[in-house]
Amino acid sequence: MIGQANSIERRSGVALWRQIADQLLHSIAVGDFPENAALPPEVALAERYGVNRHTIRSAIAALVQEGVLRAEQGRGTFVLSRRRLSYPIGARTRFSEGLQGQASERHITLLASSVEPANRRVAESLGLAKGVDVIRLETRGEADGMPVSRAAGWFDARRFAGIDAAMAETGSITASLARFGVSDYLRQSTVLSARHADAADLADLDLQPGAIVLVTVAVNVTPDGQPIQFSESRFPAERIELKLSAL
Amino acid sequence: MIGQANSIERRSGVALWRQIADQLLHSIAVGDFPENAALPPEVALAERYGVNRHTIRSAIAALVQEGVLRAEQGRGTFVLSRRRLSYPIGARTRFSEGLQGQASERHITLLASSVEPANRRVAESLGLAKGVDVIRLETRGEADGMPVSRAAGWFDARRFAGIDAAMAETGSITASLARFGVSDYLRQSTVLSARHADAADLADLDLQPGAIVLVTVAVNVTPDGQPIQFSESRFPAERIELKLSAL
DNA sequence: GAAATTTGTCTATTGATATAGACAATTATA
DNA sequence: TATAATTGTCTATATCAATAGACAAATTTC
Repeated sequence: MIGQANSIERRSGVALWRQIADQLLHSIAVGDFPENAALPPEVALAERYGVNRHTIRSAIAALVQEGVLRAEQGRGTFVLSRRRLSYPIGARTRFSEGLQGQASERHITLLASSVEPANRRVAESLGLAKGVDVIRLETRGEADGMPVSRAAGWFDARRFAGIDAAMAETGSITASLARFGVSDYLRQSTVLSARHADAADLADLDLQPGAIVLVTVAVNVTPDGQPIQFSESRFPAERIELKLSAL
Repeated sequence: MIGQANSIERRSGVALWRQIADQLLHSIAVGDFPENAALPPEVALAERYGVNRHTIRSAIAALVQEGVLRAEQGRGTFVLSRRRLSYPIGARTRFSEGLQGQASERHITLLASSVEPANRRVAESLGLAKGVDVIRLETRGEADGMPVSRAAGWFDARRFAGIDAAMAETGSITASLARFGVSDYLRQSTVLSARHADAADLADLDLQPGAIVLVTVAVNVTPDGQPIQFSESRFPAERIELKLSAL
């Protein structure tokens, strides 16, 4: 954080306990409260934020629920592991490789697939006519059992017919594309935004209401510039940061 | 958006009217409701979100307050301009150039400057010893009179003594660095995250409580790899998207 | 063992959020 | 001009969020 104002807004449509929970989460992520350290006692936090102790307790309860804190009667409240994974985005963005070294177990699950007519956005990105059939793959990425991404990918249905089966079998976009003669692909463009998690995000990513998701909209192309995949991915901001590298 | 669930969460610590306001904002940004188009009538929206009409009215009132919507009795509620600027991030990220063509007027204001001992993060990034003096520049970027970024930049105080004055005079980081013999610089690394705007963000960026900010932490280096600037920038997610390019 | 510190639970009260219904005011349309 | 559609205002009620205070339960410290 910059100015470290540590202040909160009333009548904002966001409950005080949630604002405080968010700030604590941020303080922890930034390292103000290291792993296993004790948080200041509830009374001290209440004074610092200018709220009632019960409001602090609500914020802490939410973070305990999220698995960020552990409260022990008589001892204090302690910080559990809250390391954010750093997901590299660059010319060769690959899920599993990207998190190598940060999580021992990582995989992608195919949640659903469908064939649908391309909407304007998908069609333009893939260089197809609007309305042409495309295959949509809905996937979730997990690292050490924790959901870290939720993505939708669109592919030309004629060129990549059966990629859904390949994906289900291999659990890898890269491997699936390889079956269709795509030995290599590059990230052509990435546009980034952020918003509140909606109900679908909450369910898919196992988040608590009020969480924030990072959203990337990207196009992958073959080395000779032919677009093969359009995707929209969502990352829980509390678990992932995006590290931009050579692109 | 992906599944387009358009649903909301109760008892989440985020008021329903704010969740709905956020979703409407997103729908508008994505183009579901084009500029000058009429929103569905309040009764229809109430049914669609499964809430009372008064709750919809609260959400709309907030967006009217933010200047996103205009309500006219007897006619309907209409979308005002809600174009998000696209801020390019790449090897040569420069504020003014980046928004060229998207905003006719754009400039950086120096809000404050100070000399302080480098903390661990700044010291490591700049290759200095912890505690060495660094200059901190607090700036705000504006496009067409609207705040679009709020940044803190840190520089080695010995090498760049007086850069605060240069910044105040030129209104440009690039021009200021040029005075110290830095004719060119590159973006070495960028780490990206998102969080709720805190009180300082709300004031600096003229945001409404509950808004989301994109946060970039970056290091700029000279062409031969010498780090010269460490920075942390915040962008209002409702006004800016980040477009990642060759980095 | 006693005291101090800290989290856990309970009751009560106030203000913000959300629902429900009715009707007024304005605009567009038949 | 009448009717329908839409936003604006008002009252009433229920639930959630936040404050306030008191005391219990567990742990650490002296």
